[in-house]
Amino acid sequence: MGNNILPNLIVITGPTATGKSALGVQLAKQIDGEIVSADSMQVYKYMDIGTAKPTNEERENIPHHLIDFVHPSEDYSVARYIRDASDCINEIIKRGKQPILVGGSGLYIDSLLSGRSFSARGDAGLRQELEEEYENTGGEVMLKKLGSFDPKTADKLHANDKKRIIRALETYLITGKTISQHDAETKAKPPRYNALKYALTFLDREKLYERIDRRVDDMISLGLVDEVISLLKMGISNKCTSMQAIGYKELTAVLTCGTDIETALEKIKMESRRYAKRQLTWLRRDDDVKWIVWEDEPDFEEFMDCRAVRERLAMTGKSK
RNA sequence: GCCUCUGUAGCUCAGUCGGUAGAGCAGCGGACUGAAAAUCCGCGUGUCGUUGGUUCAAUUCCGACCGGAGGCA
Repeated sequence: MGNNILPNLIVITGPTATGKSALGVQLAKQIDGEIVSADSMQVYKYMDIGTAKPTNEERENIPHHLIDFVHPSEDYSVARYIRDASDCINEIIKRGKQPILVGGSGLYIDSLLSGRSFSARGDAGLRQELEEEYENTGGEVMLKKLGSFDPKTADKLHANDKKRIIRALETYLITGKTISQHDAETKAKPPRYNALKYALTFLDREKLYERIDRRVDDMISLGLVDEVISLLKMGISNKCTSMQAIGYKELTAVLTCGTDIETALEKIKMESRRYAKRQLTWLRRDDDVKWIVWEDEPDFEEFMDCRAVRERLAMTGKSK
């Protein structure tokens, strides 16, 4: 049962290319809302086409937040997102508007809703040291080392899971607390919001994939290649988090390593499909999600016709 | 028209000296706590072109046919 003391937050999520942005805007118009993006790549400036940011026209004068405010050379993260998003949502509520969280970055959304916080991050030096150690000694040894003080985490991780092993080691070395301890503590915290969570998807996987493929073609005709060229001209390194975004990394390879463009396009489509698949896996384990399943095209009327949607929106007291 | 090669998983191909087959990629499933559009793990999904013959047994050997590639004319 929802805690009435917590602020109501409507969440629209789902895999890429399922109509989240458009639906969010329509809904915002109906219930006097503002959009808070939950997208790890739309935060970056100068990356408009490839991240499928809604255009000014598509935004229909509805305020959109947490888009376009980080320089691509800067590394953004979940921890920052939680701070930025909770501040932003508070402001919206103060203004008497209904915040609507829209986006597909599952970790960002879950972390924000759950009340979790993150332990300190290691400085670059320590992380590099650990990475070198991992390269030299191998995952098994590192995992054993982790197991000597945090067997719980070591049990859960695979020796090849370099990123997580290093993070676990780093957390302990810096804070003196194991990541499993931290995890348990942070999990015990109450949620930040009374969330109404909707996930959009298509009945047939095929349909979803077709839309993704088509959208990649559209991005190219909208000038994605030029967008990547200008990022490279700005000197954005391919090591940056921003340049790990699907589409950007593949086109960078075309422009700097001479990979052929047709192959790159296929790769972008394939990676986008896989990304959507991972998003679905993430969402499927979430029992709180209310699924909205499109048979054909995304349809706002259909969404508003859902009894579950009407009932739950009534709870927000914002329906016009 | 003749000759040679070739047809095995969605794709590229390996293999079986005759005992119904396996790699890579794709695909599917899962995980996920300061990189998450990232990262990691697991799983073969098959009329072995078709059809006759030999054989206890044929994807494997032989013949015919069909499809593909190359060569000679």
